[in-house]
Amino acid sequence: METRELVYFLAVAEELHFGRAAERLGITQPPLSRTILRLERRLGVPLLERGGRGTVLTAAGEVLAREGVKALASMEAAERRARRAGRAEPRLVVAVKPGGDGGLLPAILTAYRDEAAAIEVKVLVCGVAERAARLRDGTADVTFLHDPLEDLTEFDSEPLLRERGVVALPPGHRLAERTSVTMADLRDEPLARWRGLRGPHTCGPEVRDGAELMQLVALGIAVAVVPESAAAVMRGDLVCVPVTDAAPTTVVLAWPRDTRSPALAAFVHTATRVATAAHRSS
Amino acid sequence: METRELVYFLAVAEELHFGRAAERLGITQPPLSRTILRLERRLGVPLLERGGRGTVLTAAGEVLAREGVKALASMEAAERRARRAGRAEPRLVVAVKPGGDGGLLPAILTAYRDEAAAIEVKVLVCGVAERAARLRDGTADVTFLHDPLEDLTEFDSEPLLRERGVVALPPGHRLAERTSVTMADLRDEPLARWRGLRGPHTCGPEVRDGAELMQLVALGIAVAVVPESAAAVMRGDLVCVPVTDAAPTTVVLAWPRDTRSPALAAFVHTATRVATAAHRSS
DNA sequence: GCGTCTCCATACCCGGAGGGTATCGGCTGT
DNA sequence: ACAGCCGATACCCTCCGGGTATGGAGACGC
Repeated sequence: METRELVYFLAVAEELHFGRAAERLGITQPPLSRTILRLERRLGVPLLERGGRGTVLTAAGEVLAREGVKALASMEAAERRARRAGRAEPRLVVAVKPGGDGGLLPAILTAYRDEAAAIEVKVLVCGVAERAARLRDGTADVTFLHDPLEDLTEFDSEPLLRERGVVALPPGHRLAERTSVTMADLRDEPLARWRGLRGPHTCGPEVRDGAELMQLVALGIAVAVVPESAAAVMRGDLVCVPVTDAAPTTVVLAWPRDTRSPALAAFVHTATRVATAAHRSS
Repeated sequence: METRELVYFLAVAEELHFGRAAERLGITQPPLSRTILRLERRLGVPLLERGGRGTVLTAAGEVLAREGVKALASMEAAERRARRAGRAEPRLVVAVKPGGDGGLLPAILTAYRDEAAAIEVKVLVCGVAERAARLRDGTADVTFLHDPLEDLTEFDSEPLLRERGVVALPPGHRLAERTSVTMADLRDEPLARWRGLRGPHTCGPEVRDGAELMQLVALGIAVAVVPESAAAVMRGDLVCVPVTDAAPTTVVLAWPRDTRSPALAAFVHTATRVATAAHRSS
């Protein structure tokens, strides 16, 4: 199966309409029809049920649509990584969510840049779900993830920092003056959930980023349990109170499986060294 | 990047010789050269250093060779899965190593076939390393793996059966009459290792399959610690003795991540039910 | 140091695949 | 029954993939 055939099929599978798919692909409808027909002949299975009103996917079509996007992403990642590896000056791209580094990144960067084998490091600030996507597509080499909240199974990873939870509250909140709270105290509170992260809470609004979360907390619409390091980047008009029995999270460094890059290995090594040093001194 | 371009590049990357690569691909050398040159132009990076005597990969070439095989496998798996999904009668392919099912497969098959939603099940008997490969390439839907010994991270899995270890010994062995042994008793024995499996032991010969292992044990060249269920399929001329402190292994059912197949889900469900029932009755 | 050999690139030709326009055929909804 | 929409087919043209013949550069031998 050629890449182009797969791209064409995925366009049709999404649009369920040859005309619109062709338009999106920048070609006309007949060559698209022909390509899909030949693909079906070569696979030996029909992928689409053509009806008078649009088309629907067959079982085989469903499978190819699902597996095909993965395969295509893999092809594009291979291409992107090769391109990056060939660029004149190699550099390491670290994807990080604002406040998602457990406060370690400045110290890690400082320590890493002192290493003999260090190469240029670029920090790519991006959203919650975007970090994993950037690792997958080869745009970034390494990122910080939070252990029980995010899926680590598709990456290699190294734990850096174990953190307890704190709850972010608006200033006048009934719990804002407490020195610590428990999850039971928060049972009736609208606990915010992060979009794209798994969390135990299902009540409360869903947020996309830290700014939205802080805005909702400031307005009294939500409260949020966050790792203690996130308290440092919290807006000054919010209050953070330790939650004694919140499930602890671990900040981990994650990178694509089977990466063989001396620069990345050195970065990971430095990061764990910095993290354990920071842990002991605290 | 087109699939064909990648296939061509991978051939050159393996052979490090355009002529031989072309021969392997069933084409002549000039079109291959042209295709690789165009690929390099499009990627914007050189992939090969041409010298008077063969060629070597550049850094970018190394990366593309490594990532490319994964991408190509992904493409081929997508194609194969789509093909299988479209076949008239859907069936479930279970890859199993002889003796690798913990003795559960017959009961699982019987129970599954009684289910209303059951489809035809084909059992594909194959080698140790082959099982994971068949899952990856879409030839099989599900297999049995052994938990600490094999890498489960690339699959979804469900534990079925926790097993203690037994050691397989030749009849006249000094430990053959014992009712149980410890790992300390085996310290000086040539413990066989499975090729492709991670195990704690590094001494002793490496075996590819159970027949080879049993042959070596029968000859007194090796002894082997195996899960207790494997004792049932052991040659009659060998002796199995429980090892009280061998690391227990867990037989797990494994299948490709993110599979959405009702038939597979039913099979997994049945298998866990059968396994827990078998466990309780024993 | 020169010839020779090896190996990849280039030149050129041919057939077929990919893309375009025009049009047909079938299902649908009114 | 008819109009309209949508995918398939027919036909043409261009360009790409593959072939043969040959050039050119580095490596090895004498």
